[in-house]
Amino acid sequence: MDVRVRYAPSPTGLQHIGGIRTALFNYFFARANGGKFILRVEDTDRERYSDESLEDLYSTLEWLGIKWDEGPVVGGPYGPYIQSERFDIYREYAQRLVDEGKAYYCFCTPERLEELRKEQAASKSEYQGYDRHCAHLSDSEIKELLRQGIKPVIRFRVPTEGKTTFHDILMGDITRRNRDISPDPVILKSDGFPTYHLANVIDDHLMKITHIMRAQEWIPSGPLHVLLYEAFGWEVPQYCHLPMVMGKDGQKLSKRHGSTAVRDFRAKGYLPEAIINYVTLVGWSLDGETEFFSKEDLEKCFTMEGIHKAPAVFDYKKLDWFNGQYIRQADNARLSSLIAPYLEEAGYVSKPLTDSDKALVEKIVPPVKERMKVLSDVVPLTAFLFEDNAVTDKAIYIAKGSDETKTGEALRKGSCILLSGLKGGEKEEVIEEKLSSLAAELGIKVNGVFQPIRVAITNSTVSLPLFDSIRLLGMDETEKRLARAVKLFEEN
RNA sequence: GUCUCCCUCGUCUAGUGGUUAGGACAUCGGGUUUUCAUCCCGACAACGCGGGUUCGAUCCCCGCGGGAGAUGCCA
Repeated sequence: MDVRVRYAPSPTGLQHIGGIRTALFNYFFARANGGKFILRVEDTDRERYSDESLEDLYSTLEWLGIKWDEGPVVGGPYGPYIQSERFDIYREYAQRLVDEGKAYYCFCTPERLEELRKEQAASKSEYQGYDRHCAHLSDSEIKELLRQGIKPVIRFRVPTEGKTTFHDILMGDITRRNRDISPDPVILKSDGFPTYHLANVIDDHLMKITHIMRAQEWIPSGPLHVLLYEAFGWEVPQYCHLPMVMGKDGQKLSKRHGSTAVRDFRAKGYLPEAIINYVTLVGWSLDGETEFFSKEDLEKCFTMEGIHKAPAVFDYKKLDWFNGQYIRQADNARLSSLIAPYLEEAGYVSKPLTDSDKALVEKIVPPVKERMKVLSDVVPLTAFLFEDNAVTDKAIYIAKGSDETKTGEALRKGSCILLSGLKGGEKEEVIEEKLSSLAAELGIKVNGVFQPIRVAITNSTVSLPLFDSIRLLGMDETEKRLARAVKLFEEN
């Protein structure tokens, strides 16, 4: 049997880490088993639906490089793959259950249901859920209510006796007494759209899905879905419920933990390979040792056996580490083009890069590469090139173990050594050597000379390496800034 | 309230009826370095608790505790 799996998001929000992890697991499982990966859009909630979400779904998957074999845009033999376009299918199947007495019309108002829920919650009653008020309406009663123009929902009749079991590849058998299953859930809403339970079961069957990999939050609905499959007389697919992704506090990962939308990570300058690598490792491992995986690796070695059962906390710091690793591995040409937008946005370079901007960006890459955790770090790292906020506090120039006089001296003499050396085409090591000698001469540590020079040139104690900074700044500007610092120490 | 699931360092995890319980991130310390970063080395740090079963349990069983999820005309 060929493996067919699907990712079936609801376009009611931006694609987030948890969702994308589910997509990745499904995608990798399909690839590793020579199966098909299907994308299905579950847009049955028209209240929360948004076009933006749908666009975000496509653009996020594209950015990550996840291609679906069947689904929207690309089509496939079991389409359409957008549930709102399958409207009639669900109505038909729901009606079939009604005709067979396995489901029934319900005319209860949302208000009544709300009231019911409130009462049950207040009384801490053991029984929670719908009271099956409309379960036994007669044909004439139904006719009358329909005549009054009340739009009914269709509810699925859940048995009150017995129990239902489904098998989960990770968890084993999971059994619920039928009386504990949500009593007679709505399967078709009054607007004619199906709820998740109905649409999901019908589509998974019609699309011949073999393995359902979805988040563990669906475990409690498992038995209900089995009951639905049985009501239709369909074979139940294999289940594999994925551990949830949590925030630092152990709650389901959400916005209050930080960014969760993949789009936000992309905007901050995370690389798709870092996201893929790290996110896949949340709740899955190959051997506990290997930690670098390319998408291509995972397409080969992903296994269900490696999926963990317990929920996992999403560690932003570890993602940062992975991202830094991938930035360092990336080739410079690629980094140039990745970095450019951040510099453009900061107003540091012109929007369509001029030739000289381009050359500058290329020169920026090597020194900055070792220092970025995210691509947007390039802005603060190179700000000194584009904004000149001179440091006027002398204390900042003075290194540990030095003093004002010696620092002034280091600046004055150091500038000369540096400038004449550079102009004379001396090697950096030679100039470095001379500056070190100067430090010895002044009786201070090497940094006593380098720090003030660096502060003068980069306007910061924390900066790119001195010679890199000069190369990027240019001789004229370097000379100007050095002179200004020398002057600062000559005052008083 | 009820139901279901889960439980190895702070975090992600490996692992076995007998191991110095392994790796990674984070943290701390050290080295390289003109600062920062990178890189390298090292340290800290875990089997939730209580009963069994067993010569021996982190591992098997039971209970407890803790955590999470579900309980919608949301998915």
